[in-house]
Amino acid sequence: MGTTQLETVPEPKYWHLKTVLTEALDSEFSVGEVLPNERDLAARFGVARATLRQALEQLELEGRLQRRRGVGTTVAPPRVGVAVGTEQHVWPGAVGDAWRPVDCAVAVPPAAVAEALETGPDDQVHTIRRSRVTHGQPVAAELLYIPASSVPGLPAIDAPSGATLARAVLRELQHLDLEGQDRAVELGSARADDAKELDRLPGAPVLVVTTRYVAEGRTAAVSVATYRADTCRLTFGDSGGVEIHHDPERRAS
Amino acid sequence: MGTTQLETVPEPKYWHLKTVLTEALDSEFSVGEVLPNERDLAARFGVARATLRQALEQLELEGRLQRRRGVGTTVAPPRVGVAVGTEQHVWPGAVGDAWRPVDCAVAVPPAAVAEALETGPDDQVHTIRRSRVTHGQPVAAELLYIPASSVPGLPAIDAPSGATLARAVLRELQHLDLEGQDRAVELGSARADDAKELDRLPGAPVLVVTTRYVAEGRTAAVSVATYRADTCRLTFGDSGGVEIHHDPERRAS
DNA sequence: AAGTGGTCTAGACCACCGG
DNA sequence: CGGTGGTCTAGACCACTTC
Repeated sequence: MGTTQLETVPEPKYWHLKTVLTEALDSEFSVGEVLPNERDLAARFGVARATLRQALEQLELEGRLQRRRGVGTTVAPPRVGVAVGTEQHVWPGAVGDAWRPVDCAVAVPPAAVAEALETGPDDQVHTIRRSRVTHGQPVAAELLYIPASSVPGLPAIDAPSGATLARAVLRELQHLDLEGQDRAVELGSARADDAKELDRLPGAPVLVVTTRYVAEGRTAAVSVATYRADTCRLTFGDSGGVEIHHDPERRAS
Repeated sequence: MGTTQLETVPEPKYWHLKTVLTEALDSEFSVGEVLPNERDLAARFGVARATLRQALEQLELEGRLQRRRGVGTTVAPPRVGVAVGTEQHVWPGAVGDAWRPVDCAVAVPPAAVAEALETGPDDQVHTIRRSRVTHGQPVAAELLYIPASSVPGLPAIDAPSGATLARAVLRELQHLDLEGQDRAVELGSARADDAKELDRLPGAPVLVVTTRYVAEGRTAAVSVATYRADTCRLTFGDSGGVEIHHDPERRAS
């Protein structure tokens, strides 16, 4: 007999819940609208709050919802496209890049970064913190690692304010000839400091973009940027962003 | 910047647990080794299983652990770098690309894809399913949408087997002049069919790579590829992958 | 059958935000 | 202050793999 095990798999409640909620979001809610609170929703669907939360978590992960402690759960706007790969071969800090220098310090980088930079495991490098804002919302936090050898012309330590120092280092970096760059994207969870900067809780899912800048045949700088995974769609490529995915009719707010 | 507001924030237990476990993984476990089961671990740390699981979930998200129902929790190998952006401007299905055609059908694409393809909301397009395997493990599942107008020379419906048909469509596609391509990366959760192909549970976190192929001034094809977020690091760029992140000393198995 | 992770419950308390 | 989401508990049962 054609034992196509069709209904052999009882769909988990939270999964079914997520489907129902997705459809409700598509048809009955507008962007920015606040949902009933979790206790009410759970009661309405006849499940425990934990189960309801499992569904909400997934929807937040997919960028459909936004939850804020003490406030409530709201319908999230479509993800913003954030250009990551358009500016082919440009140093960080060039003309009009999207980043704002926050701070600068001299510190020992993580082992993996040190390896890429070919510095000793205990060598210090310039460590610049930058932040990226789109539509008034912080979308990414970055740590830029620049060994002293990449900015030979930098005046000695008279250390102006952090951000000003950062700008000076970046300015100095432009003098090098950028030969190429590698990028990698992976999923991570926000460290405490990044989370704070991104206005999220620690552990929130982030897209980690690691960039290696190559000049004079070696790695001249390394950038580790963490983007909010819930609100961002990273765009690469020749022209503008792709407007795909996350289709359906959402009423404008 | 050392504004350490120290004891204002009681660290959540699962967060602290995650830290402890991370350190343990770095120093006391080798890749592939199986951890004690969740009930034992929870007891050992004096927390409820749900709390322990919250920590394990994060570690799995970060690619440090692999959990399989009925089997156990094992220490995951470092993420594999998967090249996504090296082959500049190449049609899918070209010479030696990493994908294996699985099936082909004619279907109405999702609304957002139809919009990009500039087909009507009810028009059917060739829909090719492909699968990508690295190191013997499935890492990605893809849906390729190709309107009939992009493969005018395709012989009429005599329909050989699915995979063979897929190859025929892809072969036909190569005749077009590829002018450019856009890519976007975002976080998603695996649909049931993708999850099955990726050997994961539905809802597992995935990196969704959407590619728009441009030829003759219009979108000739759209690809939506979902990569396992736990095991993959997507690499873009000129040369080989970046070997950064996820540093520390892991004993080889 | 035994042991694993996955789901679910019904509570409790806490941290945060707003009026 | 009241209401929200975030954390945590101690149990139960289920689905799956392995022997």
